Amino acid sequence: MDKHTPITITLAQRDEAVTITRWVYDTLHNAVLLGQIPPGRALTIRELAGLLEVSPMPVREALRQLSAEGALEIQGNRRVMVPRMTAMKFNELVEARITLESHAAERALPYIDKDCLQRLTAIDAEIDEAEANSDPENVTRLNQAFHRTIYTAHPHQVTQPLIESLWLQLGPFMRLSAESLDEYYQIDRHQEALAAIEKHDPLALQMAIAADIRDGCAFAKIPSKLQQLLN
Amino acid sequence: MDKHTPITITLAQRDEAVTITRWVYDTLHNAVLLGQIPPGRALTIRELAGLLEVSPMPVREALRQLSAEGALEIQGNRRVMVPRMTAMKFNELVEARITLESHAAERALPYIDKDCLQRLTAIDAEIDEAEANSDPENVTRLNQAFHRTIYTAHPHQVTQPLIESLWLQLGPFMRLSAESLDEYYQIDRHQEALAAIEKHDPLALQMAIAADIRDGCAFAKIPSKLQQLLN
DNA sequence: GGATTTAAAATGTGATCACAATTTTGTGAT
DNA sequence: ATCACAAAATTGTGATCACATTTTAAATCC
Repeated sequence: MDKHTPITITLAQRDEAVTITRWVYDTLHNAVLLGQIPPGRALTIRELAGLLEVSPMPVREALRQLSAEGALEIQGNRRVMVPRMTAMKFNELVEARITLESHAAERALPYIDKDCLQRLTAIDAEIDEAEANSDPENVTRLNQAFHRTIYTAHPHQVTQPLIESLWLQLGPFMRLSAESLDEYYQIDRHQEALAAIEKHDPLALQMAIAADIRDGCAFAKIPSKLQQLLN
Repeated sequence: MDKHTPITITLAQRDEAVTITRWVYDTLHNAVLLGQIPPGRALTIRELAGLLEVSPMPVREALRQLSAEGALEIQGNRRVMVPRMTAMKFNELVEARITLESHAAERALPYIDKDCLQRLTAIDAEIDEAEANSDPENVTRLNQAFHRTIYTAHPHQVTQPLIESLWLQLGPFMRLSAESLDEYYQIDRHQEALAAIEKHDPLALQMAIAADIRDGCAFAKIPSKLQQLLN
């Protein structure tokens, strides 16, 4: 899988009045999150430039940014790829998510007002709809929006970029989660979170967030899924 | 302070067989960490290129990487600077450090062997020496090395890049800490940490790390220092 | 004098090019 | 077939250039 594996990337919407570099970044960011680029697959500047029909320069910049964010990895001698996963690393990423996101949720709780709560409820409804339609990509996207809305309620938030980095590192492997979610009864952790917010109960909110993250990554406990993770 | 404030950057050691981009990155990374670039000061590619006597290209790449790491901030319309600090943000950064580094320390503890412990003791001795010599820059550097040595003992570490990002964001303001450290009696938190490691006591280690971070940032509680922070 | 407009200088973005280092391919021997 | 090795193609790095946008300055007006 070092080369020649064809990759298909869904192009981000080309907003006018935005730099090409930014557009390339958004496109690749999404591709990584959706697992459209196989881990270990060598990425070259010129190949991506051709694929996206832009000059190599914006690709170069986007690749460096994504590498700094942990979405990509620069091999020993300047070759870039989506990092390969290991069982240990996956576990560490999940534990880091729980710690960091519990912290972010607790800090943000005092700032979640009625309006914010209403937006959260709306997102949760959309998630239910996407789940009913078996639309895993939107479930993932909306789930992230749910969490992001909570954390960024804090006006002096500093952990969101770190959390996004963890999401990026887990992203390529979460499609395995989406495939097996419905196979298991899942308690609605978002409802628990919303209830905790209404009661202004920091501990209950942390517990709900932690449980939600654990549920979302539970697929890694299934041997067959774990194997796919590492392939 | 938008422009024309002259800045002096100590150049990193120019290791042969390393890319220019990497050297520029190291140089600017250090400059930010040591507070050599005033927050809010506009940085231009060409100015830095002239200062470091390289072409604009490597500077461009380094700036983008540093921005992705939170060391620099890209203003509304493409102007880059060291982010300005606020009291609230400073507090959030410190709390994030405590949460994340406590977590990292606890995770790493089982992997800290005799050899690692010995290295930690050696670093601690160096810190005492640097403190005796009133060498704040080395105190800062060695203190980071102490923490990094603990966290990276874990072979599947994933939080170190996130921690480094927080260090970078606090870096420009830690010189204010170094100036006022000796004014207050300080309990040696590193000794507490070493003791906790020897006893394999996770909670005690977390407490020592948290206290160490708090002590190091306590200067922000002094009104006059806080004012300097925000200038 | 101080605010507003206008001209000049500087800047980021993106494209193209040269080159050394790396990777891949092609060739021949075992 | 498998491996070793040399030739060819590809790649990342870094430099330079053009241009639209922004910033800075000078000039004008109240």
